[in-house]
Amino acid sequence: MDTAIKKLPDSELEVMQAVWACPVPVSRKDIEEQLKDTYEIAVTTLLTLLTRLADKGFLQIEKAGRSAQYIPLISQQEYQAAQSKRFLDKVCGGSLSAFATALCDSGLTKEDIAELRDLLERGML
Amino acid sequence: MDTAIKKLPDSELEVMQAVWACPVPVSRKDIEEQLKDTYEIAVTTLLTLLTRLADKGFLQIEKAGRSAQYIPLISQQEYQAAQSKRFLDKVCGGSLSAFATALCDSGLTKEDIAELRDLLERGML
DNA sequence: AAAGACGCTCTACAAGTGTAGAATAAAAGT
DNA sequence: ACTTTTATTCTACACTTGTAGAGCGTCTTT
Repeated sequence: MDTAIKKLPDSELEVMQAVWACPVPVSRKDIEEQLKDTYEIAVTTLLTLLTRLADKGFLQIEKAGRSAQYIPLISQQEYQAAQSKRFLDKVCGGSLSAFATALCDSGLTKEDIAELRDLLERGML
Repeated sequence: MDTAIKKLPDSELEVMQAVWACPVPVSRKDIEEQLKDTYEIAVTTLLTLLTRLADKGFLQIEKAGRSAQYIPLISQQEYQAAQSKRFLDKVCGGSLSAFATALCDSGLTKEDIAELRDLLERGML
């Protein structure tokens, strides 16, 4: 369909994660601050990515004079849920057992797995 | 690093999934057979994708006369494990609780979650 | 051995992604 | 008002991805 949440390319996701980490409304400075340890890019690059994210419906650009504010239109939770589904379907072929095996082989410790099981139990309620 | 398993683009993954589904060594015909219900593409397109997969180290092309055989060099399990890790890190920021929430919100039923918990318990051993 | 069928590689091209300089517009300082 | 600073948009370009036709060898069949 058309309302489906698109998968973001790496660099756009990186920026979107930074946006989600800031209290709304978000300024470009906020985003730069968030990114500075993880992802070094030129200011114009960042702005290009923000424009593309807006084109894709991930955020809204509210401009005031020389500056602008960026408002996320899709929540991190929504995105993560959509991508989880996508991952299970496309990468694991919809198989829960393949998925479980993948998780166990992915470098998670026994403790991580135990914690995940626990979290899933709570989330189930 | 350099030995890390790369994330495949959608079309290449589609083909790779078909390769994994066939007994080794795999012929182009086998792959076409596997794909025919899911992914309609021109033969040359398929061959292009196979070449790209070989370039990326995902498979080896063994040619014999006019024909060729395709041998996977990375297993489906390895790929799934690598991508699970990638997903947890990049999409969920390494947070197990975000990951658990995402799974619960992704359309999985209570039963699915219960089954997944069960599978994780077994896999843990 | 010539003709046809078959299978692969080369070439191609549009759209998407990663990256950023040049140009432009607006606010602030003098 | 003029200059400097600052924030954004335009333009640009290389690389990747999705897709497939044209061309070129290689079997097969007369």
